[in-house]
Amino acid sequence: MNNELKLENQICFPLYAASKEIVRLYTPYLKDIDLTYTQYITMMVMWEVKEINVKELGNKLFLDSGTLTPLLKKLESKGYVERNRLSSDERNLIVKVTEKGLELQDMCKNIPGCVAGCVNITKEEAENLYKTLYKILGNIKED
Amino acid sequence: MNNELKLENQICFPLYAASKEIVRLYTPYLKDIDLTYTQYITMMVMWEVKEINVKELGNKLFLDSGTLTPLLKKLESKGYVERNRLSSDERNLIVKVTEKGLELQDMCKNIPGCVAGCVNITKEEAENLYKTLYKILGNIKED
DNA sequence: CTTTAATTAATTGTATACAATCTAATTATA
DNA sequence: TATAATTAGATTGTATACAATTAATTAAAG
Repeated sequence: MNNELKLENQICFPLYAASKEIVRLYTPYLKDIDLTYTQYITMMVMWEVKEINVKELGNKLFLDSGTLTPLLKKLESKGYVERNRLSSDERNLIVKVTEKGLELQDMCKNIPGCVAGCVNITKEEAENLYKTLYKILGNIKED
Repeated sequence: MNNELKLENQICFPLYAASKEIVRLYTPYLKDIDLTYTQYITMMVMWEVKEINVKELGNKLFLDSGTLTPLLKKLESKGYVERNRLSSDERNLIVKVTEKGLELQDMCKNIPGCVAGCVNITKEEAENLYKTLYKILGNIKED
């Protein structure tokens, strides 16, 4: 048996599974405020930058317009963002957080702590995990 | 600004993004043999166990029947697995790898190495990553 | 100044994911 | 043993993801 093709020897599989499981931990908290996980991380960017075009938003979130276009329309329909073309370059769609969108942030402030409480790893493990994951992301992005 | 709600301070986000990016690295290799990533990890289990019911397969893959049922039907239509009810308990659907499914393994043997070559982390980083991710998965599964 | 190239979103098509519900089969229990 | 509870998959509905293509706009080249 080829050991390299055993599921337990893959690094990608626990990454894939852990990612899904942690996203799932967010679900009940996010349901209270009618956000999905992807909508939540999108709002996280919006709280920070207030306004951004789809391209740059996609770079930050590692998502393309195929995912973002319908998602942003949904956030717009909920009143959390506005979508407008940039007059100086009509190709760009500028997403801008609304007052109502900003108010969401306050309702989310306890969520990271709640989820972190469900994931019992040490501070050191978390820091190393963080570093390695960003190293991976950096490697790939340069391609 | 609440620093806990900054995207860059989340542990879940790089996990989510890195998982997707690595899955994306597999895509071109898997396309050659007409498998998706999820189908690939499913076949990985099948190569190991030869035969398993949907419930246990789901436990191994962290996937439920909503995902697995259509996926297994697709693998069946490609001729890589067979699906049959267990006669002693008709609730159980037994998935069994076919000859053709086993032959796939040989065509996949270089894939892990190819993908690993695209992810430039040290052996030590990979080992720590592996441990931490399984620790997270273990924590969550106990709930 | 016009034709071509490049850029940005949107669209289309396929494949997950997962919660919630449903159905059939089996087990437990009164 | 009749019925309730449990279990295993399948189904339904919603929301991603992403490759590939298209459309509209802008920039660049000749």
